[in-house]
Amino acid sequence: MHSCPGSASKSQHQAVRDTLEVISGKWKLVILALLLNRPYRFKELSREIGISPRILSKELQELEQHQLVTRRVCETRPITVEYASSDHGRSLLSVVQAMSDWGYLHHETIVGKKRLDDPSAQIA
Amino acid sequence: MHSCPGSASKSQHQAVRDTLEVISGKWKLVILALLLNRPYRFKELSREIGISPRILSKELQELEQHQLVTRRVCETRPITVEYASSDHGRSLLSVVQAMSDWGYLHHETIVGKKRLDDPSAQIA
DNA sequence: GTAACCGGTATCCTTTTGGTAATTGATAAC
DNA sequence: GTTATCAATTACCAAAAGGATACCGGTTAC
Repeated sequence: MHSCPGSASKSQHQAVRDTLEVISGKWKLVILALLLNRPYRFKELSREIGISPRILSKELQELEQHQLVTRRVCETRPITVEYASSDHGRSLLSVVQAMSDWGYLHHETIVGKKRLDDPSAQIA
Repeated sequence: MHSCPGSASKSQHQAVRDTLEVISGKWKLVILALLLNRPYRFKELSREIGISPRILSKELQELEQHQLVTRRVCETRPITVEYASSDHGRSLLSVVQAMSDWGYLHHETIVGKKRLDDPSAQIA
């Protein structure tokens, strides 16, 4: 099931590392998950996921450098900028899908644990 | 294809965030990718992926807290400790699989870009 | 003029992450 | 006694990641 336990998967963990290098961090996959549905404008993204403009700008630049998203300036009033997933970005769909599926299934578990660990959790 | 563009996926990106909260960082998925094949001992993991004992210990503890891996002390001489994926950990197989598949496919692209960005790359 | 919207930067700061090296305690080999 | 292995842990430190806030230049509405 899990590919191969020996030689053919020369180093599966290396492949995972390679992928992580591109989508590392707290935001890239979250942004991509949105852009896989439809294009978003800068402020729209910022509001939707609650990320500061500085970070968002940086993340989008990195996604652009890796050719995962495209940036298009729209000559509207006022000017808006539209970000969209590229074909290359869409090739990450299975990763995003797998992660959101898992997140849905284990939401309770994760949130539950968060509460247990959370020092701000009150024992009324 | 990508679930749903409107209401039913209340917030796919939230699910992605939930998942990221558990498997974030440079190492957790790499470790898990190995443990999905077979159990590993501490030093074995350390050597295989080239990670310092301090970090490895911390990562394994976090994975254990999230019930993704199990820890078993073996009464050998000297004592060894065996880490293995739990059932819950195996539920991340599709995520690991998706990421390693993507990594394989785009290895050249990633490594290529790394070289371009790398300041230590010499222009002889 | 003033205010608001847009995309984005600049500045400052805190937190997290990751790494090295040394050490510990138990056990065994020499 | 010395050295080695194993599984960590500790102390220290550097770098990266992330966040808050203010600000900029351009445009439109009032």
